[in-house]
Amino acid sequence: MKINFLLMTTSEENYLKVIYHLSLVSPKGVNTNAIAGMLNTKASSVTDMLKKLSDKELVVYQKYQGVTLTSKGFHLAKMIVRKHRLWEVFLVDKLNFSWDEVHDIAEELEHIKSDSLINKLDKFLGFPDFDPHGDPIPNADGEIKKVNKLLLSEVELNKKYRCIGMKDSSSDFLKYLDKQKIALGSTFLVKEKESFDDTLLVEINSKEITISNKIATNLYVH
Amino acid sequence: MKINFLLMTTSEENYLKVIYHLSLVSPKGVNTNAIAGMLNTKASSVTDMLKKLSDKELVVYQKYQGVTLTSKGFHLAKMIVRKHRLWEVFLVDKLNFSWDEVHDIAEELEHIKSDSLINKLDKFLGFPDFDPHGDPIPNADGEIKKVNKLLLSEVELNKKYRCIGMKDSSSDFLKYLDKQKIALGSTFLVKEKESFDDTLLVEINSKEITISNKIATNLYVH
DNA sequence: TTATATTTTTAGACAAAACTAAAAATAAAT
DNA sequence: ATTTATTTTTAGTTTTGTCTAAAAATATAA
Repeated sequence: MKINFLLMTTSEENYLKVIYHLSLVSPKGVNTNAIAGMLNTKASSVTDMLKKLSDKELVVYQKYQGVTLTSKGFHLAKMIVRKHRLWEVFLVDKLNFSWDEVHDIAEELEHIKSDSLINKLDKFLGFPDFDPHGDPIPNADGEIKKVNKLLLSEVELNKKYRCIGMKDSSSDFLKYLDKQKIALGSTFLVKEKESFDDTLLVEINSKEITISNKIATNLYVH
Repeated sequence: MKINFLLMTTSEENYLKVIYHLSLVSPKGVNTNAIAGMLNTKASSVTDMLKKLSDKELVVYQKYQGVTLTSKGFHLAKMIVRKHRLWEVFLVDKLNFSWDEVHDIAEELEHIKSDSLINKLDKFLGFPDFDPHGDPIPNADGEIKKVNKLLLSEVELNKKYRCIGMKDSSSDFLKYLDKQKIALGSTFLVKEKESFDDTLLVEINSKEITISNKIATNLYVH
């Protein structure tokens, strides 16, 4: 898809991105208050911005009816998400940041305006399909590779899964994973599930360990 | 030097950087109009900003007397230059941009706020001392490695020099260099200088070629 | 040195993006 | 079906960084 030249401000891009994320959950229309909540701003500010985005034909907006993205807005939003996630890969893979440190920096980097920059970065990183949190990275055309992203707590017994991301990225959780030698790419095989407290007996690195339900509901596998 | 926490806007940073560059040429004080010229803005806007930077104690400013950087402002300006030049190295060395494409992108990247980002980037790039144009990169403490940066047209005969940068970075000039297999790091040995038109007979890559004065005044060597 | 030109500053205005407070529309509850 | 509560929008300010036009200061030249 070819987008006619649009000069977007950082603020406009942030609104667009938030509307994108929220519309994945509520595709019928995103509420003003929900947007305000995500952006730590006031509903009145959101209303103002929705009018502006509507003038640019990036969203469909009618008073009191919530907003949806136009195809133009949808594509643009995916390009911002693409940039965010590629920069996260760069920060983790190349600069040795850990997952929980990269979000805020990527939040700034995602607004750098240069298609050739982001496409060269993509190539430099080896065209990754997923970011360090396991979220999919849209390609240059906006296509997204879907994966059955499951929580470890939801998987079938005696089947192999690979760790593709984590829901929580607090430093406590990261420390725990480090201690257990669990990392992105680790292979899991769930041997038993304790029906009482949902504790799992898991084979990982050819060693058996028990994993609590709390941990299992924070690990994405595939 | 420890700088007390200062939230700088992109605009403030751009002014600071321009004042830095101009004060290297006119250390007695930088004119309002000179700053306006560099930033494509109006003198009145510059006056406004100088008051703001003065309130933050980043510049010494007195009406009609031009402006100089305080040590705080000087250090901050060098940190911006540091970021700009490190990003340029990244773009050229890692993403395969050519020298003439990187300036505008680095102009955006230099405003990303994260000390750990820039220091990890520095490490990732191998702590380079110079950017792709041959300009020195201040280290994390603001120290700058000086080099006798000479033009090829000014060097002594029969001494070895290494190409460390180019003054011009038009695509025509780059194409010429490419054809002659001249690149950053190439070794020069000037064997003869034609006194009539200052054409040089140069040994490069163990081949002898003649280089016009126009070319020689656009190549920095060391 | 006085007149002229240039530079710089002030004053007032504007656009973007936020805010507060009050009004209007919609949704929920009795 | 009203009343009450919630959500959303309007109206009017604020801040940042810019602008224009006019005034003031400095520099240049006759």
